[in-house]
Amino acid sequence: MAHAAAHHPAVLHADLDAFYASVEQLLDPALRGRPIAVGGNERGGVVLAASYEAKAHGVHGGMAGWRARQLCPSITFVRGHFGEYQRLADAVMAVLADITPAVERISIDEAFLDITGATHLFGTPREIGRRIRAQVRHEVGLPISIGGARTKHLAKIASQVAKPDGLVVVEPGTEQTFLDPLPVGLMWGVGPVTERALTSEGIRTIGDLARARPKDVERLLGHATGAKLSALSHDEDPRRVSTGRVRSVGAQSAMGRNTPTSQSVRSVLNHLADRVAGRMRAKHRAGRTVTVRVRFVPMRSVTRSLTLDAPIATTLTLTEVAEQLVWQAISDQERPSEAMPEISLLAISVSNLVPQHVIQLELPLPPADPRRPGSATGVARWALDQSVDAIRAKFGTDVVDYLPAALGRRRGVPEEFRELAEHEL
DNA sequence: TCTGGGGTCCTAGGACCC
DNA sequence: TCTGGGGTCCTAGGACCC
Repeated sequence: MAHAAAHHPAVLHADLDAFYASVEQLLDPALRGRPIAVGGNERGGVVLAASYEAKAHGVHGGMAGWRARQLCPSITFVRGHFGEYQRLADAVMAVLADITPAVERISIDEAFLDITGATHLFGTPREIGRRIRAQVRHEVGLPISIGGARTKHLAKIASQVAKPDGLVVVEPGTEQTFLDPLPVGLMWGVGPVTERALTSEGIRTIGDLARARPKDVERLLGHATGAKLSALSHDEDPRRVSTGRVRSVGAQSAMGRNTPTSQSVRSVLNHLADRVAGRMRAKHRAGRTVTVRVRFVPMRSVTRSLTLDAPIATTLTLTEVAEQLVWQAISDQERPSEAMPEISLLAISVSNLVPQHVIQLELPLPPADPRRPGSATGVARWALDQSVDAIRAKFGTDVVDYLPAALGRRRGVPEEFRELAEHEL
């Protein structure tokens, strides 16, 4: 009785158009139809998002503000309304959840839906796509593009082709015809480096890639990337819509240029460790591998990592491990004179995460660490973090702050943006 | 003129185990 | 007489994505 077509796997990819910029134009009608940039300004800073009117001039996210002004003199820079972004994106996700519970949110403004089962209730993928777009437009007021296909990869490409404010469904049986003429750069996993490598071999379209021998592609790009892209070019995508688990938690802080001192390194790491460990505790996770990144002037990054015997989730222990690793990275640097190398960024990330729903005693410190007098035990550290977490839950994040006053001002990015980025998980 | 912040996955060599 | 073979984990670096 069921149609054969109903048994095709069906995936939608829903992607809000120029999300931050569209929200600003929704909130302030005077901005509609005009080139705007969220974040940055004519003197510098980074553009977080550009409206389509600005994109038409070549402006895009990640671009320096001065460059955006150069390309588009009439551009308007606006400050972000980060709370609104979260609220409106959540409202859109609620529309998606009305269609199916099988929603995989991959960033604040983007999600996959497995609608294989929902077609019985709501009709064909095209009909479901139309329904979602209309509902998001009417209930939230934002433009959204949707791609539909049998696989995630193709659904995502279809939504990119649909932009702005469109719907493209790739009907079963037409996949290769759809893919072949498209540029390889549209494929998931092809960035500037891979695209250059492919172009150097005369491979410009997905069809070119599909016709190339997988062996040759693997030799060009490496085993995993080559095999993956060859398969994707033939519309072979094994990925299922699912809610993936978080594998690492991290935070970073850019610092202009800075000659590191024990105090400055310690206070920045304490701040970062507090963010990371606090989020881990909120998710009931602890982790065994601590990785730090140090970016030297000019723009050369190194990482150092250490895997502990037992997982940790306390701010102080994480700070101490990170501190060791950072000084290790700095002292590894070759330098012509006695001078301390300048650094421009510090980052901490914790991986090898495990669930941690009960109190676990942390092994204090790696043997190499010189224990300071008065250093708290694992239990005391855990208790300290618990009380800080509780106070913050009651009175807000700013009440207890590890951030030294010197770093409190002139931060590169609004604090709200950091919190938003955390929520993109 | 001056480059944000949060993630995932892959590679390659070495250590270590059976 | 001379050098197994597979698997896993760790570390450092890099490409890529939003």
